[in-house]
Amino acid sequence: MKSEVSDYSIDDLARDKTASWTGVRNYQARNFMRDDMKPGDLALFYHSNAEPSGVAGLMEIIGDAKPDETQFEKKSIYYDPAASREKPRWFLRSVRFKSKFKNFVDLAKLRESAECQKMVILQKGSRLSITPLTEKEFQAVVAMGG
DNA sequence: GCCAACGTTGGC
DNA sequence: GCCAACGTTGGC
Repeated sequence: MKSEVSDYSIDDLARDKTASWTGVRNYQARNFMRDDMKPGDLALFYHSNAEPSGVAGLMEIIGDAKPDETQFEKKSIYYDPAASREKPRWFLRSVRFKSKFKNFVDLAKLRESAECQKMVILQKGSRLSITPLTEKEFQAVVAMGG
């Protein structure tokens, strides 16, 4: 799960303990988050557009998918005039801070990892802010993170 | 700041 | 349904 550091970082999550993953406005990313996660799942917290970009830590998915309230808020940058409470278009998950990696796993390290060659996030043109990964890939990243 | 690789919008 | 124009993402 990606977030820009300037927007919300692993340190912010460590401070807040839990957070709502608002602002996902891409259907494919939404579907991954809404349909393919379950409470108790672990997720990698990825810092995008950062120096360097990479995986900063671990978090846990808590609770079911819920409508993202920011889609109804006119003043929000995430406001979607086409969404209604009767028919919400965008969903979110809540997450709980798990750990901050001892060793930040930057993009270069990810690309070097034999186990991670097929990771969705590393594929050319891959831009989704929420992407799945395999158990093997997950374990490899966790190992690199220490 | 550049730009490849998308995704979305809207006229037709 | 097609597709040009436009907007966004995110590595570099």
